[in-house]
Amino acid sequence: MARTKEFNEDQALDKAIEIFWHKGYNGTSAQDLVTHLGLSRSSLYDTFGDKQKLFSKSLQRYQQQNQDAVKELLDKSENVKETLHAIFKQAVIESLEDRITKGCFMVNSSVELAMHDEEIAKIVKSNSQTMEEVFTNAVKKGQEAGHISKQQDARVLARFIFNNYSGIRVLARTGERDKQVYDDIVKAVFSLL
Amino acid sequence: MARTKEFNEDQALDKAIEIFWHKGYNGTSAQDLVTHLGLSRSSLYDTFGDKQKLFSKSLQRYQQQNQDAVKELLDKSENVKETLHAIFKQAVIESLEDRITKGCFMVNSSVELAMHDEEIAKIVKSNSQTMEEVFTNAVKKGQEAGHISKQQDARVLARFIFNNYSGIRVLARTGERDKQVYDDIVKAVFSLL
DNA sequence: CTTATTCAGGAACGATTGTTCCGTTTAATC
DNA sequence: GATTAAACGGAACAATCGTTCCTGAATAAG
Repeated sequence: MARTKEFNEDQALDKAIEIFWHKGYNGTSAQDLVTHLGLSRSSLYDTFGDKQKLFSKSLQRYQQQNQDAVKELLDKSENVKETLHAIFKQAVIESLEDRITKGCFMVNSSVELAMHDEEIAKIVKSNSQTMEEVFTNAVKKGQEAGHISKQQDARVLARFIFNNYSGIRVLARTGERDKQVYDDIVKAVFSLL
Repeated sequence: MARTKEFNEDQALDKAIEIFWHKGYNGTSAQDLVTHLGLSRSSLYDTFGDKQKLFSKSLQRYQQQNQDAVKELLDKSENVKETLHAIFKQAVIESLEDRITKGCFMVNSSVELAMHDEEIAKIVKSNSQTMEEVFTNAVKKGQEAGHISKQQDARVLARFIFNNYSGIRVLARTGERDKQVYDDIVKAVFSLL
């Protein structure tokens, strides 16, 4: 039999997420990956194929991690509006804490690659659709519980929420460090719910 | 005396905007620029310095063009809310018409470069600040005229509007072609004004 | 111990990157 | 017509790109 793998594939993927998230696809070189993942060139290519496949796997892993977290929070929640508010507050905190202002890996990848890479486009689209469903169900739940206004259709509000979430992540990527700017946006968004 | 320039520098810049907008900074090669601008390598470098300077100039030109257009529309407007609505509708139309889904050059550049290039970061920041002022003044005007709700502070609404504008441009970049998605967002946004 | 497989390290690949430089042509001024 | 400067095409640059391949060491199971 053969020698066992010395590195954990998922841990390596997490490190790939970090650097792709920070530098983008085109901005990350093969050398960057070797250095940051701590594997040799050969192991890297043997394990993940090529750069594009590694990127794709990284983005998919990121998507799943995030979706699972948000979905679980909203499923468990007894007051969806408060939970959504908490999710936004968390995004704001991350945007301000993050010294290297990474924004959102999914948003960054959409902007950089979605129109040039079909596989990435698929991931992005699947993410949007799933998030829209998650938010729509959450809003419905909140409306039935009387926590969220019924003046707007649940799907309308879900798309609206998702749009502002994207916007905030772009804002973070621009390096905005004034908490008041984020707070104002969140305030306006939740005044509608 | 010397030979006169055979190409128009601003026209060349407009073509540079096109290709940088479409492919991004890292995605655009020197050869792409030569081919698309129609100048020789030497003329290109003699005129614009290097790739980074050309990009910077392109982005600044784009910024000025857009800001001037929006500012003029809002300054002339007698019903700011309607004008803002028209601006959003236009963004939606462009997002759907645009077969190569370019999104917004400023948003794209923010996400790709703002954190890695100080000069681009400056341009992005200046754009955000100017747009915030333009929108704030517009909202104030609308509030005084009774067209826009006074329930929220003008600056809060301005930041909110700008955030949704960014979000929509990201959505366009992801290739979303369902008009209803855009319309829902716009509907929600303007129900707050 | 042998065998099989995976690791690391690094040399090397061709292709492409951004950039520079040279020689020639073109045209506007004197 | 001589001079001057700009634009041109294209060769050439070193550097870096993503990727492949080879070697040798490491470690598991038979």
